[in-house]
Amino acid sequence: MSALPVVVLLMGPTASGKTDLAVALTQRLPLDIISVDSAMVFRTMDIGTAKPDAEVLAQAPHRLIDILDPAESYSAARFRTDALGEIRASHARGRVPLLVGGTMLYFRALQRGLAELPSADTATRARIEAQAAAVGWEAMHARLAAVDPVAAARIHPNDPQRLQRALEVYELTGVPLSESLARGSEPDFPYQAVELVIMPAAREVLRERIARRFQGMLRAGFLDEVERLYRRGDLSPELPSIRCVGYRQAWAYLAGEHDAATMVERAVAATRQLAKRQITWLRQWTEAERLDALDPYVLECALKILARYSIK
RNA sequence: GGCCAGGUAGCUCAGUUGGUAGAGCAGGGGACUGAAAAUCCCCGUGUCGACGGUUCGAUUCCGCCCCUGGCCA
Repeated sequence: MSALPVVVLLMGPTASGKTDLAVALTQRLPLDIISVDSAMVFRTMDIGTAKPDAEVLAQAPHRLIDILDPAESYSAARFRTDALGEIRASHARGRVPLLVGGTMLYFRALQRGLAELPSADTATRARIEAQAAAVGWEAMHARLAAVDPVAAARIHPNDPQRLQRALEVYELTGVPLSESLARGSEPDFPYQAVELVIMPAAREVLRERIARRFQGMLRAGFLDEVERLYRRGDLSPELPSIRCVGYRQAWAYLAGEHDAATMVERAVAATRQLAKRQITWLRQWTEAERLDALDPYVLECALKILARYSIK
């Protein structure tokens, strides 16, 4: 076994029971929970992101939740920096970091590193946006093809988000995005990762859980939570926070775009689709230990696995 | 009971002047490097309500029946 310090990665689609398992594990072992979740980073977005409640958090503190106002945006790069900091801090306390979440890009960025690229630049993005509004994304794709044919070949003309990013990187650095990516990244992940994936064996079970959980969120006051955001006046549906599953649909409902039944239907469908994408990502972690969310002995299974890495 | 409008993909519907049909949504698969709970790509056979009739051929025309709305009794 390697001499590198251990970190535990607990991954799974939404509504798979990650948080419950993580909290249970912290009660048995000296683990520090570090959230890997692009939605839980937002303050005041508690119910819809399925954040653990105050009592649970008091018992099992989560790092990297409630670190941003919903008007701000986060990024995979910032997550990586933040997470590495938290991992170091945890080890310094003589404990073991337990990274839990469903944002698979963050897990990958953490483990494999990111290329050296400029961070998002509001002014540049606005300029590209304006150009696209004038000439269309098809034409923007052609422009990218002229300066970065490799990236253009990989990015579909209908994918404005990636087109914008590729154009932004070129504008900011004068170097094609594809070139910077090809240069690779310094992984800089000097840890031994114990990878765990938890989800129900049957997709149908996950679907039921998702529907039931959304009903529970509504009962817990989810709409009031969104209405508070809606009434702030400084937020909009273009923000990463308001684009989160559930929030986006509730926002449209509050704006009078559709009725409550439609909102529920769309929110639940969007959550299912999120789960599907997460599951697609998860198939990449071929070495991970798979845990069945429905197994009454999941906790014991997880403990047994962790014991192998002498976490105790 | 009468009249009218419908019964087509899991859902909402389009369509075929007769040659067995296609969109959106849902669903499935995939991509993914500073927005990622985001942004995209690919995937459409279903007794065209049932039964008869006309026809070389009916989901399409005709008849009858069943079901669902609406109106009138």
